[in-house]
Amino acid sequence: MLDRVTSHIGGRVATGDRIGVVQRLQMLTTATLHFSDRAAASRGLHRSDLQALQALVTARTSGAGALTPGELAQVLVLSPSATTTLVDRLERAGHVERHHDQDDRRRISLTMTEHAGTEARAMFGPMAAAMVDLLDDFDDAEVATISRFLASATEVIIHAQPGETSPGTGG
Amino acid sequence: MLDRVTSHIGGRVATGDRIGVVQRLQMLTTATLHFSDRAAASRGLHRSDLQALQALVTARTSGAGALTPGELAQVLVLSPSATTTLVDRLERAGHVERHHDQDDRRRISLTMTEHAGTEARAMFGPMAAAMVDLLDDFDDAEVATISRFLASATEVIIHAQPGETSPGTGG
DNA sequence: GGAAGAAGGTTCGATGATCGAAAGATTCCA
DNA sequence: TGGAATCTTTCGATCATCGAACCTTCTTCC
Repeated sequence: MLDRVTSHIGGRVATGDRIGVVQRLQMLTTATLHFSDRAAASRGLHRSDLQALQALVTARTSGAGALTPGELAQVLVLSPSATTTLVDRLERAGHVERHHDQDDRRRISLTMTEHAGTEARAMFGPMAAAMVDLLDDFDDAEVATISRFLASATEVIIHAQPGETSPGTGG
Repeated sequence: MLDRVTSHIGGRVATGDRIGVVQRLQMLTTATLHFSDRAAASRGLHRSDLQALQALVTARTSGAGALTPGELAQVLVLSPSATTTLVDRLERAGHVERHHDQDDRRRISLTMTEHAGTEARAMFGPMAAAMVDLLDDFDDAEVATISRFLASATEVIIHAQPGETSPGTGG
């Protein structure tokens, strides 16, 4: 993308460096996508399976506790039926367990097994370690800058609406 | 140098901020993935279609010129047969054209249509603009830092091997 | 207390992206 | 010229995903 949009974006002039950042971001995303596929394939899983495990880990880490299939479907932007199939798969592989909620027996709470945790750590640990390692080349101020950028960029992407002409992009 | 001990990842010592960067990176990737899906869906395309168009644009921009189906398959990590189906789809949608290579008539060169370029710009332009916009909050030195980080991180992810247990990563 | 409605998950049939193997077409090398 | 190599496509099969209908459980209201 961004073939030659270089000059005017959003009515203001952007320097090449800033365009470069967007391109690098794109490359990073592509690389991450491929890494996920490799990681999943190395364990006989699918991309969605990995995303699901990630969502479960995130939910647990962030204190939200166990997810239900419905919540998982929302996070993954997946249909309820597809989510059932996915959970079946993960359960069969021993990564996840279904437990009936005691308060509301319609609900199912999904809990990760130890096995899944071990696998996840094996898959992503080395990469995370390498990532932390490379951050040694940056001082604290720089790390803070990077962190701030990543947070902002995530916000932008979450709220970005594809297909709409953005105000100021002026065609 | 490594006095700031906070937690261990893959047997390595890291400060909390650095762990946070890895997490933010993960969130960014997830957000980007969802954005891609939204963008694709808004145009009746699939994720792979979008990746393919992206690859074609990148190839053209980087001076590599037109790709062949085989090269595209390599970039997308897709089987040759799946790539044929994908190119069929894109051709049918008017995004891509097949041209026989004049030098080697076994080869097919894939060229994007004007239509595809317009669509791509409509899909990603606003997001790219917003991204450039947010970079206005960073001075040139900071942008350089971010750029350097993204480049390094991409390298790390490209070469990361999932599934290996880090054998005394201690280094 | 009982019935109607709402909410959460699962099952079923259909669609279609992807794969592996083999075939078709073209080029390179001896 | 003949055979191996390369590039792409076709064919049959697999499986993730979807939408709609269904079952169970909870909530509301009379």
